[in-house]
Amino acid sequence: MSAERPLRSAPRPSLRRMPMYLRCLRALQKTSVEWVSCTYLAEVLQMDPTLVRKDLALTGVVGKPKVGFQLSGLIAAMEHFIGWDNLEDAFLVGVGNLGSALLGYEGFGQHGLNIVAGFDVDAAKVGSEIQGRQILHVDKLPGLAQRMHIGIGIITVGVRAAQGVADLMVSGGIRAIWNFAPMRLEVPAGMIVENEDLAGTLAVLSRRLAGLSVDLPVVEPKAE
Amino acid sequence: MSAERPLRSAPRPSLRRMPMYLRCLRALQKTSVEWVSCTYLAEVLQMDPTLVRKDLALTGVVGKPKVGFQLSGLIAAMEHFIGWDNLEDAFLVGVGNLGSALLGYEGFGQHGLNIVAGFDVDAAKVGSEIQGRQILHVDKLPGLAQRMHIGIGIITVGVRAAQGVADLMVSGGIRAIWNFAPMRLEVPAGMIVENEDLAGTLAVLSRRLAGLSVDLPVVEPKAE
DNA sequence: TAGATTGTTAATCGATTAACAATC
DNA sequence: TAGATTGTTAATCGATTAACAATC
Repeated sequence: MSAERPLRSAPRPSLRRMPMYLRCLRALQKTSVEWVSCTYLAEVLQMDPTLVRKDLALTGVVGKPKVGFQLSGLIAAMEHFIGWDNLEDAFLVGVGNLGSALLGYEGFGQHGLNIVAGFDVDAAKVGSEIQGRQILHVDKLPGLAQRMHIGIGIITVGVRAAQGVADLMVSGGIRAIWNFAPMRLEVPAGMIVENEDLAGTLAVLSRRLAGLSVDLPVVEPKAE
Repeated sequence: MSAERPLRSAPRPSLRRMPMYLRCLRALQKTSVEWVSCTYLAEVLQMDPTLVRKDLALTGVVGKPKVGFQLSGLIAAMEHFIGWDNLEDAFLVGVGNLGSALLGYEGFGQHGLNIVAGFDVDAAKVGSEIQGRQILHVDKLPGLAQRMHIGIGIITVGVRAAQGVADLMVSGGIRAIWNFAPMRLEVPAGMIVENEDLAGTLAVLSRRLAGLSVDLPVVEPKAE
């Protein structure tokens, strides 16, 4: 256990970058490397080293000049900083293409997430197992969520159904919603909602491909 | 055709918000409304009206004080601004859970994207049809991409295979990559790469749920 | 007209980058 | 030691918000 500095509030951009760092660090851990520097991470991730240093500092770890950071301590601090040091149970609603894909993703355990069950209204799906998870009727969600103390709801239904599903989640005591439906949900104050907007990324890509200008986050010319 | 102002370079955050606006506008269009104001959009999307106005101004449209913007003109301008006024052909590589989900998504036509075929190395998939798209062996990608002038490559393989797939896309003359593999791709200067990082969003959600502080983009208290 | 909304300029806020002293 | 890297403060950059005149 190394020395710590007081934890600061987390800027959202920094927080969004944490999983990238974590992935690199975990990969390094398999190679029996014990120390890692910001310089190294910056190079691998094509980033400014100062920015990496600032981000790591947020987790409270202290490094050694010339050496870097102890890998295991840094990983632990980062997992704790993100809130991934404990698995959180989740319900997923909408077992279509995208919902099934998320249900089947093996890596969520590494990301603090445990999807317990899937929900749908489609009679052909209800009662079956998809990706090894039971699929239940959404009607059952509020009661089960209450009883099982589910913290996270994942919405992968279409725009039409999304608000209704969110309401069910709220009534089930779910406190955080990961929303893949392309719309803003109306939820009571205190609810946590994070929207995943694939179209936003696609818009940036499309405009750049069309040859139109986009303010880029400094594409370093990688001097030779 | 309405008056235009000179188009400016697009700030990335603004560009990412455009699809949201567009979705609202298209929904309105079905209701035979003809005019829309920034005030209205801001309310529906839970945003600051000034920010909406700034964003819309980027597209070059001019509104009428007290009335707002003509819906059809605004939609056309926004589609053009994003680069969605023409469909771009795409190849998708990695027909696993996520890849299949994307292949099956019907809405990409609304987002300027036409996924022409899927690719994989799995003999069980190659030669079959998934979500109505032919699945071919990745070996065929460079040649086909060249011949068909494919502009966009979508990478939905794992981290291990992603760089190799990117290399194939580059050699096939593909100019833009939408990358779902959680890693930074090494590509020649001039290539367009946009990374989709689901884990980033999940990190923000997890930290907030853990009761730790996050700098939020102004959660307006919604005064009563 | 009155008033809502646009368009624009200025102020604020926050994130990134640069500079540099401290240190192992 | 010398030099790479950390930690921190200052400068820059860019996005958002506020203020307000113009206008239909």
